[in-house]
Amino acid sequence: MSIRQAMLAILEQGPMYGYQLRAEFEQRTGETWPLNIGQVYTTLTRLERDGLVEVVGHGGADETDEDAHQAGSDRQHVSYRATDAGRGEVSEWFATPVPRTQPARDELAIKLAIAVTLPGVDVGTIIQRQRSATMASLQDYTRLKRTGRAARPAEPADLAWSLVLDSLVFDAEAEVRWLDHCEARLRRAALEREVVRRDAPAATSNEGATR
Amino acid sequence: MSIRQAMLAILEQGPMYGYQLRAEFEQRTGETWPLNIGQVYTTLTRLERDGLVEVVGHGGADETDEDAHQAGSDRQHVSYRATDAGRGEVSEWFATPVPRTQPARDELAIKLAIAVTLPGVDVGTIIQRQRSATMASLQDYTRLKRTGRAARPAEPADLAWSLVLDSLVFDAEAEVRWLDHCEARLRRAALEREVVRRDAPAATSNEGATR
DNA sequence: CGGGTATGTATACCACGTATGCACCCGGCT
DNA sequence: AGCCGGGTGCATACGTGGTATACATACCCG
Repeated sequence: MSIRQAMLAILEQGPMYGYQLRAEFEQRTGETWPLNIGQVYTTLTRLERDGLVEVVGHGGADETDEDAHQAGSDRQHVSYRATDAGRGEVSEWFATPVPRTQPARDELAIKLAIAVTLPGVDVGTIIQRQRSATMASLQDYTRLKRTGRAARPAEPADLAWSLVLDSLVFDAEAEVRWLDHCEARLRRAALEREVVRRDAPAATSNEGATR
Repeated sequence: MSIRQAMLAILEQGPMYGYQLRAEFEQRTGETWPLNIGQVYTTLTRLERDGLVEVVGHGGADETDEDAHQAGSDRQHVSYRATDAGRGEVSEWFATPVPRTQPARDELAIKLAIAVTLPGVDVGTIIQRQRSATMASLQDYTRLKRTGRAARPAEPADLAWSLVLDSLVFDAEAEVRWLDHCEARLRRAALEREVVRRDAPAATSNEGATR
């Protein structure tokens, strides 16, 4: 849902056609979230359907010749422009924070949540492998921060990409912290199970029999 | 993509029908990611199409529940069971870490990245509003941790939901940290622009004219 | 007994995301 | 010159995620 808003917001800068729009987006987010060109066009048509953008004309240079130039001998760039309603949407998007009431599905959290409830799954190994992978990504990010064009941001787009990169770092760090936290809690839970089993051997039924 | 895997993994516990599957999923993730029942059935038919699950029969009920209503001989519950291929998929899912090479789109990061490149957008206010909203969510999470059934996890599903809750907390904390970080960087960038403007007033062109 | 609620299945519909094909332009190569 | 590869630009098909809705039965309760 954010691609739609982002494209609309970028259109505030002025009329653009599809390819241009993608380039502007990717310039701000680096290679983090490559935008498929197909989605750009489908999103543009949906935005047009909803009255948030309108076609400004073909041949994005200066003159709009309305009569049918023949058989594509002409440049056929379809440029779009934000309407008033579109600009309203953008300002509202910026005004309201992104809601955490229904957070995006976190595949890792789902995976671990399922894993700890299934018998015969080695959760410790899953956590360790994930931790290694995430640490590797962290290294990639810090290398990018040193060497990429975000290292010394010269123009706003570089600053934007640099902030996105920081976001990835913060997120990965939080993931590592959470993984360690899970490991500790699982170890503690195993210990408590052990104590319970020793104290009241007949009452334990935590293996199998999920209900 | 993770719902499909999660449902398949839950089916490792034994044959289930759609409604049951959703209940099992939501028991592990609390009210975090409510699973629409429609998606359960479409996903099940896709899994069947791909040979990962198979229909085990109608009115199955092989599990002898204590509270079983005995009348259901001709009940039309369509139960599904994981095939060997399905079990292979699950073990592979658990064996490979979730990739960070193409991280999930972060609406907040996209939003800020666009905002800092547009003229006339008050990024400071956006950051402050978002920070307040995220802090409020954090309070909700900690209250849930104290009062909900995840407070003292008795069975594996409670532990899972508790871990998911922790994941939300860690993620929100990282978001707050990143927001503060962004604020600091933007303030610093503004200061540097100020210095540049004072030193070489003619050379500044950071307002407008994005290209 | 009649309606409200919970359980349970199924389908339509739209948005997101990716792959692929088509058309045009330009510039190098032989 | 002709050809060909690559870059640019547009469009469509297809699979998946996600939601709403229709439909049916069981149970409860006044």
